Amino acid sequence: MMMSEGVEWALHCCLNLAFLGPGTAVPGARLAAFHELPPVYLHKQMQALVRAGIVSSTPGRRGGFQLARDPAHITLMDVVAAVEGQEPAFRCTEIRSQGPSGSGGTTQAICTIEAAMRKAEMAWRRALAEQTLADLMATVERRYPATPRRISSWFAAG
Amino acid sequence: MMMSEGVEWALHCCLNLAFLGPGTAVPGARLAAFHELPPVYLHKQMQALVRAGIVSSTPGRRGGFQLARDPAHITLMDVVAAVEGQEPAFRCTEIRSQGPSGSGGTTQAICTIEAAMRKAEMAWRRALAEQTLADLMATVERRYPATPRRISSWFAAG
DNA sequence: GTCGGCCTACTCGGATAGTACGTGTCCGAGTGAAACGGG
DNA sequence: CCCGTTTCACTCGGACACGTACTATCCGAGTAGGCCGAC
Repeated sequence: MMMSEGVEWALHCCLNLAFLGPGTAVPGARLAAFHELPPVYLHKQMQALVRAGIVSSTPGRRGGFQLARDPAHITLMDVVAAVEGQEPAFRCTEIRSQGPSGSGGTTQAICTIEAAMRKAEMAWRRALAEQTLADLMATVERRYPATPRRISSWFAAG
Repeated sequence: MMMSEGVEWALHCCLNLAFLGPGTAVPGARLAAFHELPPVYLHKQMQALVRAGIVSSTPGRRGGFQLARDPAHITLMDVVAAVEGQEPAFRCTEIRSQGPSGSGGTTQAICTIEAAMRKAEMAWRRALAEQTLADLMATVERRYPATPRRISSWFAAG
């Protein structure tokens, strides 16, 4: 159960876009160069973010990507779901109703194991949904005050 | 980020073994037949459980698998970790230190994104570690009182 | 009848192919800025 | 000098190969029960 590598990239890129503020479209290639990532593959992840409505893309010569909403309204859950998909990690295939032991017609309402796993997964999703990009920005600014300036100046120097 | 199907199988099998109680070794083939699972592949998952010390295997003619400890001391986290592995789902590859923006020599202590993701994953792991096989047994007995008897009688009728 | 040895069937254990998804890549459609020419 | 047109470089968007990990499987090592024969 390994999370896609694109999740990490997408989070970093979203955070960078958040620091740059609205109104500035950053090309995918430049976004990739910032962390020396494969440009085209990062592009793919960006498309997923666009489809999810997290970032907006503007085509054309001075086009690029930028956050579609306020960082305070973008949760980590949004980003993870956009890249990884909406389906839960644990999927119950109802094997308990298979085989000679199966309850056959009288299907039991709830699979206890599924309920337990879902409970844990909900805790994970809630922890992700509680953290927004704005929270991460605040943490970075508190821990490394120089970082936001460095990011914006590097992208501005493009 | 889909969890391996073997996790579901392993959980169901562990719960069945828990209902059967200690002292009775169940062959892997019979354990698979209970839910009509591929016997050899389930066997593979069982080996992972043995390596993790969750179930003990006895070879030989009347051999089989049985729980290695009391169900109250086996958490869902143990089973999931045994099948899926110990590594966290989100792995930080430290891309922030790559590229022209990289802090270079002065590596920043903590990756904020990694910390946020790890926080969520810890919530997930904690929720799994809080639930034991004994808890699941109690839930099943309360919801479906007939199930434990059906399980033990089916396996006894082998 | 009892004991010892042997055999056989059954068990787990690790090493081996097939397949789906994540990884990496490519080229085409669309846009807007800049260059160019005419008035 | 100003305006309209054209060109073109640059952007995103979806369709196309490759590699790794999950899925599925096989056969070998080991054990213990059962059987057979001798005593």
